[in-house]
Amino acid sequence: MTGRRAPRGRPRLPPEENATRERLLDTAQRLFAERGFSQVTLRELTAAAGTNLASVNYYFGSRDELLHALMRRAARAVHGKRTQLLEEAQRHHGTGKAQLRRILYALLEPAIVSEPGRRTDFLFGALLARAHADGRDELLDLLERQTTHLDPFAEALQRALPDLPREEIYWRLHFVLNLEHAVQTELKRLHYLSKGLCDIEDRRAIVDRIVEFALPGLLAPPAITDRPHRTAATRAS
Amino acid sequence: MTGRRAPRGRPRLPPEENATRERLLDTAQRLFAERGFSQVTLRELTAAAGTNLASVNYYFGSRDELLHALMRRAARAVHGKRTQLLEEAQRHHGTGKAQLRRILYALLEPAIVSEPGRRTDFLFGALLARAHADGRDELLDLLERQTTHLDPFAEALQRALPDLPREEIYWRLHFVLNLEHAVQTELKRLHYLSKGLCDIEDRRAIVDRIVEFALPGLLAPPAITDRPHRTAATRAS
DNA sequence: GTCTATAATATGATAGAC
DNA sequence: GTCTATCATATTATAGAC
Repeated sequence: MTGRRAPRGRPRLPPEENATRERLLDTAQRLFAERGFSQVTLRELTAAAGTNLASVNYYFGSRDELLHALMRRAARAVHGKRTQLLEEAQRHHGTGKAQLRRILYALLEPAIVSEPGRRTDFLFGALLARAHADGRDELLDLLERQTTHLDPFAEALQRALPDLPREEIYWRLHFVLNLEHAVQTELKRLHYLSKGLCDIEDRRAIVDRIVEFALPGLLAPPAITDRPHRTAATRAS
Repeated sequence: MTGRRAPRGRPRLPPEENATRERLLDTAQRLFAERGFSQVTLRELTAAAGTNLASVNYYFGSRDELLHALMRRAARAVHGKRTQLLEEAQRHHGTGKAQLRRILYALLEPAIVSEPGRRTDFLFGALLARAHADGRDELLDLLERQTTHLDPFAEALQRALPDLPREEIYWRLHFVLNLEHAVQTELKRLHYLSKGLCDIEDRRAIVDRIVEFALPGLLAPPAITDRPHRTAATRAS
């Protein structure tokens, strides 16, 4: 009838704004981000969402399809926010370090710090990390192909750093995006290592630190690439 | 009898050097790193190792204890190698950038690039990432408390960067350690983003790039920390 | 649309023969 | 020490009453 591949007896009425459906997505997003995909069963999830066990299958068809829907929704939100912040940054017509800093915040904040209202957005970074380590290769491949929203960032970086070869631009963009995980991962190790000296609770402050750490690496002149690898072995000999 | 908490009928004879036991560890390490803990069943694991289904329980007591033994072994190998490389670096009595570079390689290479012989070491970074996303919180807490091998690195960085407050040393060390994941994670995104321009296969070359990217951030003067957060919102207004 | 009961399946663990 | 057969359990998915 509908032309969809829905098995049978799937939701008939509203497009995306069903309360139960949204509640399932929100709850799943939080639980998956907190504990990993494999650790959350349908029973826990539906209990936490205040629905019944069958609701996930009713609305999404399967646990995996819920996961996919959730990641698509989260990715869309973060990508949209990044794009919007970059456009605002571009309007400054700034140059040099100040402009680079705006680009970095546009890139990093949306996946890390939540807006008032959209309280679950900032979990996207955590979700991505989960997807990686959970071995959801099909899902990851899907997500990692969605690079179009990053193209304007590469362009913006290239404009701010005209002397850098394009390849170098991409690598540095990759490193900056990876530093995003520094807000999610191994923070406890930092806590223990610094004997409590470092405050690991204030996410905004960590974003500030990441940006200041990354800036000099972005601004550095291109590295000489056509040299033999510097390995521990060769250096030690 | 033995005083161990082994349930009953556990291996009697050699301490750590049983061929089957080691084969199980090696195979599990590879499979877990490749696909995540939750994705590998005992049946797959024992089949790949060429043993029978009961062997994991015989040698380790449970699937989880195998995982713990494996992570302990991998952590010990990587931490030992790091310590050894740092000591070699210290013997140079070098200063400035060159010495910093040696410290960075000592930190990054052991978890990323395998030595001839010890072919599974380099998977430790991947294993750590899996542990994170798989929500093995007890295991992670165990691992993240093992920071003593990093103390000499903090000292070495402090000597090379005497003007940096201790807190800043720890944060930058944290960021460098996090960049390690840039060799494991989201490399395919970089591949798609750069339309194949970036070679994501050569791990040694990526370590070189990470080191050159991180160096300027390490060398930068301490950031002014007592300022209000620079958020996208405040900057846009 | 919601919910209960249950089917179908896969897993970790173990007993006991060899 | 190795292996097979099996248990107990937990999971996703679904049929069908309301």
